[in-house]
Amino acid sequence: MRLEDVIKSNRFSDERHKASVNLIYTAYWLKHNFSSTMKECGLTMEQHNVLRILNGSHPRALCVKEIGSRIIEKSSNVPRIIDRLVAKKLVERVQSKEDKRETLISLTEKGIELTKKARMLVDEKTKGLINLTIEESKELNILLEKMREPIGK
Amino acid sequence: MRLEDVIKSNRFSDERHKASVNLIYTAYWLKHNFSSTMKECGLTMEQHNVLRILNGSHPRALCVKEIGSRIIEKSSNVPRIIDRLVAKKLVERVQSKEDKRETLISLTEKGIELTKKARMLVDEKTKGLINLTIEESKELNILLEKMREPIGK
DNA sequence: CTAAATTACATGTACATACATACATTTGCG
DNA sequence: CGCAAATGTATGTATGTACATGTAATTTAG
Repeated sequence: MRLEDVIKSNRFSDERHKASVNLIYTAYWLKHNFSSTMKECGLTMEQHNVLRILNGSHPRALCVKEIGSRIIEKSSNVPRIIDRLVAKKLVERVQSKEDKRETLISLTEKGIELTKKARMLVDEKTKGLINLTIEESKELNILLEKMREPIGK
Repeated sequence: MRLEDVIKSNRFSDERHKASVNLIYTAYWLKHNFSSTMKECGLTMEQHNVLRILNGSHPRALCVKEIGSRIIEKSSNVPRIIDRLVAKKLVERVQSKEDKRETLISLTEKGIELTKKARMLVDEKTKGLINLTIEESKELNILLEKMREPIGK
């Protein structure tokens, strides 16, 4: 669906303005698609993100701060996402002995299994969803990185 | 900030995968920047979106469904965003006479003034934020539109 | 070594999304 | 016409974001 059809307007100040709206919409579209895939596992995107991060460091447990620092959309409320994963028995929480302020989080067996399943579903979905060649993806990555560079650097 | 530094990982399956993560992060970055600008007006992004849409059709009032259909991130809960705008006396709600199921929403004087102010702030912000030339923005728009096209069309 | 500052985490509130459901009004079909 | 289906809106619940605050443990400064 073209952007103009989505928001029923084509009054953009310029291509730069259109690009930012287009970008926000495309991210929404991506997240929407992956969210529904995640639901097959009973997970939200954010819960899956935390599981994915824990899986990456498995079997080493991570403290809440470390998990937060690896999350894409920062400043989210990691303790409460963990609450929900604990409730589902997908992760375990123990107080660190070295630093009693920290809580160490690690995957349970159940968590490891579910993460595997989710990973497979995400990989399948990605293939069928994103209509870009590798070359185009590279171009996109370059443009996105440049876009975020401070102006007048 | 490079993507790898943001999420402290560079384990992507391929450029396509990296592009989707990069895209979600860039949209987050954009929204984060514009949210803080909006806060100077005491508005959230979503409240501003609704005001902007109403402003576009002013002085014609719009029903809730029409507003919802023009919002970028669909299926959001328009009635409750309107609740907050009504509470701030930025918009008015009246039941439609033609179809009593509809409620017609229109800007108040206060709403019109605030929308003008917000518009100015957003335009300023856009200039200082997005480090792309018009030509690059065009390329980006083309890639984003292609990305969302159904595969095997 | 102790007091103050910092850190890590948890929690509270306002606002938003996603989804299901409820309710009144309108429409369409027999 | 009369009633079932569709429509437009509102509301409830679970989850998430943003931000402020609270609390305990640790680090640092004097």
